[in-house]
Amino acid sequence: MSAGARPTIADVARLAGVSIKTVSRVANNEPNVRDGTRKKVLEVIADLNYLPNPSARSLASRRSFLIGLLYDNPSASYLVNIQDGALKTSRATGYDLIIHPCVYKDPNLTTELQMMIAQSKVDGLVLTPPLSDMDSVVNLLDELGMPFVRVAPADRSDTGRAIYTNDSETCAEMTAYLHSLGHEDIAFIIGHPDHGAVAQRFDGYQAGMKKCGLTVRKDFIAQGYNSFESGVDCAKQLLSLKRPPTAIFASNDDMAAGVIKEAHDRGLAIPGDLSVAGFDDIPLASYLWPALTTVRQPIQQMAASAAELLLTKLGARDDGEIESVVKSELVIRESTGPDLRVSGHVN
Amino acid sequence: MSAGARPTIADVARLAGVSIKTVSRVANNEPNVRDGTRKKVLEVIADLNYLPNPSARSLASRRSFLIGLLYDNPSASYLVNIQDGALKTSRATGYDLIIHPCVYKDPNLTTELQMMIAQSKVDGLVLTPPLSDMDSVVNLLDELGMPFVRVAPADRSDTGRAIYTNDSETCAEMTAYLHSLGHEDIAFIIGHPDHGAVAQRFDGYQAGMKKCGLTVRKDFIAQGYNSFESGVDCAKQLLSLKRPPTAIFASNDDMAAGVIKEAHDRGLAIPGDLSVAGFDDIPLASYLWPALTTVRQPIQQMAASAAELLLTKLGARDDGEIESVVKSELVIRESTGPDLRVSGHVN
DNA sequence: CGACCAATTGACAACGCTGTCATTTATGGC
DNA sequence: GCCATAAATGACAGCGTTGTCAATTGGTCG
Repeated sequence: MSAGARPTIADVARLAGVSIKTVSRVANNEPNVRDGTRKKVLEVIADLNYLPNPSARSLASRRSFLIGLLYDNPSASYLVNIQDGALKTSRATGYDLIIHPCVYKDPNLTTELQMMIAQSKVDGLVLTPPLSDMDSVVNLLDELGMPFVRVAPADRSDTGRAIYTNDSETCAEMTAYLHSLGHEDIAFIIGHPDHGAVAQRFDGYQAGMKKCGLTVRKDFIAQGYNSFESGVDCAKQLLSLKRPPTAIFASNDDMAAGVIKEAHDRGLAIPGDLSVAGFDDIPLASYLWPALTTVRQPIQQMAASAAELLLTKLGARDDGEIESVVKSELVIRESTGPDLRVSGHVN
Repeated sequence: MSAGARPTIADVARLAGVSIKTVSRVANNEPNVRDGTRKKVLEVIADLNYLPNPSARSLASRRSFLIGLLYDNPSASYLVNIQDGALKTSRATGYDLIIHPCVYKDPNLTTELQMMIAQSKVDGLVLTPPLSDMDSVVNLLDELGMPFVRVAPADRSDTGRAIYTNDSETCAEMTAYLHSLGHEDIAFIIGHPDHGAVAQRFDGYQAGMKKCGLTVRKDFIAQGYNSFESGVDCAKQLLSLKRPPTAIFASNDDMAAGVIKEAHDRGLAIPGDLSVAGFDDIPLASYLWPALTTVRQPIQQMAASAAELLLTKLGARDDGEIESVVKSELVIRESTGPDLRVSGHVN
């Protein structure tokens, strides 16, 4: 079955009775080929099962048909969704994806990136948080003239080069939802300050509190770092207050999981004694007991859109109209319930 | 800073006063270059910051310096560990990694793989479960003459082309550990039958039971499918027995998480009323309440070894001696404890 | 010192494609 | 039917490496 050497463009040209260049045009879907000719060539291509040699293509055209995905060790499910989304569109467009983990705090990051870019010769890059928030990276890429798209940057002014979700609005919604359950003492756990988008969720919380006519108490705000452990720490801090909150809204699910763990350890019933909400809707959210109320972030779609946008920039896709904002939505599960401490509010 | 066009091998040759071919030899670390010459060339290379053009290299040498990672939507953390491991060694050897999700049940899988191989021209492949267990895939690759390495295949006879862990032994250990806590009614949840290695954990359980002098009761064996939901289902089945088990050992953590969830819903205390153990040590395991006793599988290292093995086959690495078995180990956390129902056994 | 052999080096032709530009073939207007 | 113009096609020179093989160099031995 392994039919000897694979056919080259010359084979196709010979059999189709046209020049190599014409086959090239057909293979690249270029204009200025008569329909009849195109059809004949396509037939031979299908017949021979011809696929252009990517190395030769790259060498001649100075494009690698590779796009790179830069990330710094995010949560596993976040990463996988990002990858799936990016892969979906890139594959569909004939591009392959090179994944490249980095350490955003590495002082040599830019040097390392420059090396990586020179070595694998990607045609463009997709940046994910926290790299999408780093000026040093953005500037480097601009200097190098390397096309890129940012996923969920905090800075929303870089229009046309970024895809984000409505973090802030959804956090306001979640806050309002907690209030609608009767909660007034709603604490918030801020995310990692280097992760712009996550950190910004705090704004949504504040806006939500304001809209509900609640005041943001300073002691109800804890600074987390996106990790489960930091969630535990923040929960310890918040639940040790002489008047602890009746609801805790964490900027991400991992921290919310930490809160749940700490609450269990203290013998608090959820949501009886404490309501907990998170953000992201990672798989873990539904595995927790009780299942976590959270916000579903369309990560995969963000990545897909980011890749689309990038490929459009690279001229690999025709159309325009890529929505730069994809919407998140509340997912109500079991970890939130009425505030039983405030008598008046309950049914 | 973006110093114009990047230098080519010809530039290096000119400046070093040698032929292009000699530079090529130095760049590829080939023998038969006088030390003095080599040194001079290396200097110029460092000076110019020369990096060979991968496309040209690939075209001329018929190697892509790319290896592919094939997987079918495993758990996120499994995948991420696999990727990290594979990336670590491949990058270090100058290879890039192309990730390729597949659907192992897809009837067109082999065709699709063949396309993918032809398109991206990878030099070799790393297969992860359940693809590492599929004869159709293995045969296809053999026919195509495509080098590959299998991660954790059930079949251990394919020596030199596979990396695995001691699943079975560790499962026997875990079973013995549960017995040492006083448990005799130890149930087991079998993993997905298509995932060879996971399914084989059952053997370890059986061996462990035998070694402890316990008989395997048929009604204590449930068939799961690796998912959280199937864990819930199996737990329902096992806990509804008129004489339910005092410990449940699930073939993976996701299913164990399902068991914990169901136990909570039934008001069972863990580990007071029921001990639960899993396998994999995914991050979730420590986030659960109570934290899950499980088996830590060195996934990352398996992938790293697999990549090493593959790269050795490709002639990209010199050394030999890659351990084909990497060891798993028990991680005792809070979800397992003494069997309180059997009076005699407890302190 | 000269022959002889191995180690070192280089010339040159691929590798399979795309870009450029010249050439050929249709199309339209009168 | 003829010319001007546009569309379609092809010839050919790279793209930046590596493989092959011939040429050169250095070293050894008698």
